[in-house]
Amino acid sequence: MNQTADIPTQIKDPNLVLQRRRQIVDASVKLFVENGFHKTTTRQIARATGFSIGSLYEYVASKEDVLYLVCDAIHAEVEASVAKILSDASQGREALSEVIREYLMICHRMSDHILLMYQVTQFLPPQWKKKVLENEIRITGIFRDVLRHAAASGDLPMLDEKTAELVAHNISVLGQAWAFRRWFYTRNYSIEDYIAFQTKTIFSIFNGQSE
Amino acid sequence: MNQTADIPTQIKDPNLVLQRRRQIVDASVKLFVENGFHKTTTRQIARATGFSIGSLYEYVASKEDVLYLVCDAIHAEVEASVAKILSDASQGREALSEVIREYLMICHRMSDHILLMYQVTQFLPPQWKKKVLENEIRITGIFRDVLRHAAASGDLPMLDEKTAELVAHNISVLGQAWAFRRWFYTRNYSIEDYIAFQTKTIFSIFNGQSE
DNA sequence: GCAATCTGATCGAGCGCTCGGTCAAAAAAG
DNA sequence: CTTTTTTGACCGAGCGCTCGATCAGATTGC
Repeated sequence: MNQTADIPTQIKDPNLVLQRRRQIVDASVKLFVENGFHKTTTRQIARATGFSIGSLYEYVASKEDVLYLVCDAIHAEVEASVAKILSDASQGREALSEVIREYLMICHRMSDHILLMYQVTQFLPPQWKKKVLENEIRITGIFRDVLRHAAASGDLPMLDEKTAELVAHNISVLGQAWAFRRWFYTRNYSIEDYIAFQTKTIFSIFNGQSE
Repeated sequence: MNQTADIPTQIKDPNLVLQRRRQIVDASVKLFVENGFHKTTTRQIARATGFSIGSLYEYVASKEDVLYLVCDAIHAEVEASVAKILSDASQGREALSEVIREYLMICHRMSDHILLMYQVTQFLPPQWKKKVLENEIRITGIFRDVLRHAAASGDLPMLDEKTAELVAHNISVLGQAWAFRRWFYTRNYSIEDYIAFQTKTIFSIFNGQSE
């Protein structure tokens, strides 16, 4: 699950690696959100983390490694949050609206991070970029599964596979849109307004479905 | 309208400036789309444009200037396309579905450019960044107006202002999503599939409205 | 012949990353 | 228990290089 293991290190003690990398990620997220990836220097990262440039490179082989650690951590947090919803969720219609609500709340809470992810994915080496995109698909897949289950339990009309997948993507995208367009939305709407509207929009897809 | 005038140059002949900058933009768009803004060097830009690094800096004071010229050009193209739709469009329901279709086709045709704009806005100096965001709002405003007109002509249920604006944003966002998630969508869907689905989604919002 | 335009060698700040070295603490030896 | 040796986390000056930007001189066109 956690990709951290893929990144080589000079340090022998695995627990220390985990702890230090957590420090690195915490410091870097903050710096990247504030100044962007390119304007952040490795020295800044080291300083903010609380050790020297040399030590930084004991735990990481390149600046891109840091970027990947950051992306991985953000995804892990989003996914953990979404997974938590699922374990608590009810069945059928209820489950869907709860998942939508909680997902949009996550996007609200983590809008800085979501924005960062989008700005930054392009700078990852190809194989890691691929993993980030796979994470994206996996989260969308969760929504698709909720739709499937609700349909299977007869609580919502069955959508064909392809349509269900598009609905799932719409949920993902409209959550991220709250982060992208925060500068506009927050002038006119609360997150509750937004949740109410998008929930209604998603459910209205089902209304015309049985015709 | 065209912001080109804002950017200082050493060259006396304004027509030459226009022509050369067009060359610069054409070459740069290609390079930026392929390699991104940061990985593209000023030397590459000069070479691709067909003159020396020195000459480039006769027409432009910085690399950021090039970026702004590029954004401005893309912006102009999108705007021209959207404006063209409006002049051709019918009334009421028809107008809405036509506008959705054409807008999504623009997003399809210009997906590289839309992706580029999003990746690159963050590197613009604040006042130019602001202009890009204003443009974003203006395009969304066009959709809102189409919704208003359709409602006024009685062909669609009236939405309150705030809801109409959210619907308009959804159209904008879902168009851009086709560009962002092209890597996934194109594996499973044609742009026609996508248009059909999103059109249905938007219209279904109106179905539950009169209740 | 003089402006206007173009050229490309040259500059130098800034950055990612390296590598020889230090030192505290653990392990081994006596 | 004391001394010696080994270990490995931590350090930071500095290397190598990139790349945006400059400018003095060459070329062109009127």
